[in-house]
Amino acid sequence: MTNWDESPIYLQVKNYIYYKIIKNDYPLGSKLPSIRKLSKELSINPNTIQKSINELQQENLVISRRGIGNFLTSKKEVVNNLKQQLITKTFELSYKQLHSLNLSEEEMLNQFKMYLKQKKSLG
Amino acid sequence: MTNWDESPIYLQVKNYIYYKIIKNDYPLGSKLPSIRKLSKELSINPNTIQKSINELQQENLVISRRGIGNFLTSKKEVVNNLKQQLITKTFELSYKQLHSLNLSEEEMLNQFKMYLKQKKSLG
Amino acid sequence: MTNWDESPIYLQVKNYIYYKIIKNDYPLGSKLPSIRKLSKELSINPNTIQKSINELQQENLVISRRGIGNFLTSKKEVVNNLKQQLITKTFELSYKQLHSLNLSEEEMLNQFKMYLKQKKSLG
Amino acid sequence: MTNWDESPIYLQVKNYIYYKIIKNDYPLGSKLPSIRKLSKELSINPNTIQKSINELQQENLVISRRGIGNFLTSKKEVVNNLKQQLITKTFELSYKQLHSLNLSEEEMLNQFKMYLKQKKSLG
DNA sequence: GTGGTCTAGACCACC
DNA sequence: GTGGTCTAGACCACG
Repeated sequence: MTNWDESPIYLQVKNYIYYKIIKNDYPLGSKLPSIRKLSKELSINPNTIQKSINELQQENLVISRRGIGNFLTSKKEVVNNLKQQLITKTFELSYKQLHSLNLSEEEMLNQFKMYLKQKKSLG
Repeated sequence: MTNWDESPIYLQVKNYIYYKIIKNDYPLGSKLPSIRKLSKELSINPNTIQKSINELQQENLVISRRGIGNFLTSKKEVVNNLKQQLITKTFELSYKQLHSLNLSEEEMLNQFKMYLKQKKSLG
Repeated sequence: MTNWDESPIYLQVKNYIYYKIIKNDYPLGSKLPSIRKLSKELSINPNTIQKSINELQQENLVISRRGIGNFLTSKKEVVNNLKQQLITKTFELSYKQLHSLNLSEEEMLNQFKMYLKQKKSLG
Repeated sequence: MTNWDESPIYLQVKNYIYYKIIKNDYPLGSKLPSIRKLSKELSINPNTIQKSINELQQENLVISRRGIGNFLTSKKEVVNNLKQQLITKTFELSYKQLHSLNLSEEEMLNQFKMYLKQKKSLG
């Protein structure tokens, strides 16, 4: 499970599931692993997983059926937009931060190019 | 004070001060506004301001002289690098997130261009 | 089968049967479809159907004869009152909710008229 | 605290707060009682209260400030629409139920009038 | 003091 | 077996 920052565990779990969905590990409308299973798999308390699932439900990504399981939505659009939404959300934050440092949009782009170049050269 | 996300107030205060330094509102070695003054200016609890200052101190950006006040470091290098450091830190996070979405570096760059373009067109 | 809210499936099944009875799809004293048949018809687990039937039995609407099948009661009064009972039950809940919002009975009526009017105009 | 049905406690708490807001017990932008206080007041576990507040936050009714407290939104529109929304939500459910019983809209209205009349005479 | 997260463990309704 | 709720108690970050 990718642990970007020190964000709360339940958010990390959400990201973990987002990632799985984007990788198509959970096809449209398919059943997700049960909460107890995820709980063991990630060694995280079931309540915490539950909280993550709750939020995914409110985002219309997941449908829960009591006594049966949690299912990925079968609405194509929702899933298809997910990746782009996550990307945009990422840039949104960067933009705000760079903007407040007085960077113009050209400068942002140049700086990003430089960053990637440097990243590459360092390996 | 820019309120990016819902990050803790003491971090927002740090950013506020970073920004002032980069804009050269506080020249090298100059005295920062007193905690009480900042507190009133931003209508934030003095304890919170104090915490921000403490961290800036640990980052060697600010030097506190008991009974006199808080001063911006007079070391040029530290201040000069500040802006670039903040930029890099910003990209660092974006990179990690985009990488976990399986974006190649070319794709990151293209997506960022698209994002900026869209931003521009929307105004 | 109408899926009103996210109420438990066994309640939805009960409503489905109520509806059939009221529409006179199951005449007085007639045999209901077998649990297996209902199960296939609605693609719902037989255990769940069984639970619904059990409750209908306790409400004296349905009589089960072991090895033969489930039958609608042949008592006219019971069936005749069913529709009115369901209506009253519906209003009972609404009334409580609206009452707790401090609506007078006139206001309830007016609000309901408005609601229906709006519903009509929206199609 | 009004206990309509046997809905989960955290929903009952939400309704309790809705009701308080509508009664103007919590003016626009004012501080709500702290979670621990509500917890004692209603003798409900703080975590359960927290869950209620979380949802109110997602509905843009409440703004939480860590270390300070929970505040009613200061957006007039949101609060003003609350009562009407709750009323509409109530009728929405009734309508669906009555509709599935094959009642026309005129019949619904007549039945509601009758219900209220009877209520009055018994009350 | 405040809100927020997490765990452990229990219990329930549902299928 | 499944999801969902609730409690008790702990801990953290924040002001």
